[in-house]
Amino acid sequence: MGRHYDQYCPIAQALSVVGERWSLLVVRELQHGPLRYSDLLERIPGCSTNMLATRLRDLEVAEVLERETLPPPAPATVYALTDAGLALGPVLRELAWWGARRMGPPPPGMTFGNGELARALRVAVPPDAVAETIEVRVDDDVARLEGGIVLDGAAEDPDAVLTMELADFYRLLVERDDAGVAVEGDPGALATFLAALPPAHGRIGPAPTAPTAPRA
Amino acid sequence: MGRHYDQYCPIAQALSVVGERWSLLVVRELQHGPLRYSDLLERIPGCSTNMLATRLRDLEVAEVLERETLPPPAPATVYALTDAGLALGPVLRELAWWGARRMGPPPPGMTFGNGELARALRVAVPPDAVAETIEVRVDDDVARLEGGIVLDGAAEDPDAVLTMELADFYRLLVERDDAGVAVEGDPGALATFLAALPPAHGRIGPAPTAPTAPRA
DNA sequence: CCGCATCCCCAAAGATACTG
DNA sequence: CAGTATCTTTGGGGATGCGG
Repeated sequence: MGRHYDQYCPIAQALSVVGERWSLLVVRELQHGPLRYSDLLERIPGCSTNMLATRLRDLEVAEVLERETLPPPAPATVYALTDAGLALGPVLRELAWWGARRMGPPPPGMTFGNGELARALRVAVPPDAVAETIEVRVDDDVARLEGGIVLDGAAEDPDAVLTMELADFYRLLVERDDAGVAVEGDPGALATFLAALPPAHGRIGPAPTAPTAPRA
Repeated sequence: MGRHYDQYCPIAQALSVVGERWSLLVVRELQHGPLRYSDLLERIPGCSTNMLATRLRDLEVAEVLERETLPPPAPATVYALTDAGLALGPVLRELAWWGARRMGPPPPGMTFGNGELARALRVAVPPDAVAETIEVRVDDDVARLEGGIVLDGAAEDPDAVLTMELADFYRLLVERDDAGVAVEGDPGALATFLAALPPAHGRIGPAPTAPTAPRA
């Protein structure tokens, strides 16, 4: 199990469970659905096999996640979040928000693709914050807010479609600057989207040393 | 500086700054105002002197906090959060909330005192969530919500006074169970208070091994 | 005393190889 | 594929020292 802090404090309690290196990155990945061991390994670069195995065991004991063995046809074991693990969503959201405000804009060549947009949106906008159906397009990636949640892929009959490039996406989220965002359909959708985001915004901390881009 | 994760991800970015052991506990303590080195040491039990010095240096480089030297009369150096450090408030709030939902009720003998109630309320209820003036009394500790923020001590002319014991305080926050809470003044104040808390509640995770109580 | 710096030890982290 | 075993390296933790 994780290191303990000798304090009767909920923050110390939380950190003793998910405060160790790699733990929250594992939870981050599983936030979008169950994954296998090898999937996790390749989605968490720099994490060694024994570290992942250790963290998975600790998090399972803490009932943050659970192992599931898929039925006989393809007998694979996957890791899925429990209710306690899913409840870390708001923590990841605030942490991502704070980190994003310290990061500079994405490096010039970088683009979204392969569901990265959906994963980014899922940690950026809280569940049930947007009632309308809004399709978002960044580079070649498409996602949608529908029924209060974020889904990968295009919408059937969206109320609005927001189209932008990755750099515009960053400025929209961090700086609340909607220049560069093209809106089709309901003109109020952009305001609705912005209202769903946390109120605090703008850069904080030192000027970025290595520019990075929003993800997962 | 903190360990790095080789990822262009805001969560990884945040964790590389405040993800190491003790870091967030230092930020937690400074949330309530500047403190000296020795004050921090005694408020963070288990943290060794060199660890605290190292973390303070790292967090200063990261511009999460800054050293301030008080004027000549009493030339002491204190540590204060920067804007970036204060922006960690929501992170601490969600983390505390998640930890509190995993903790059992406070052990029988435990009581609040010496401003612990104010510190607990400050991380429990977001700023500007309550417009009224509500005085809260737990055991012998008194705090108040006034002008949207939490202050230590009794209120001048409160709209309502909520009185309870520590165990009731825990059940009110975590279980949303207002039994045991005495309300004087505006009867709607309790509902106002509850509405200011995050929506998610109820226990998560394994049954508590060592019961703990909310703090700071 | 306050605010660290230094030294040493050990437990975790990290890299790699290997196995059911 | 899903880990375990083994080895090396690094950082956390305790004790102590030392200047202001």
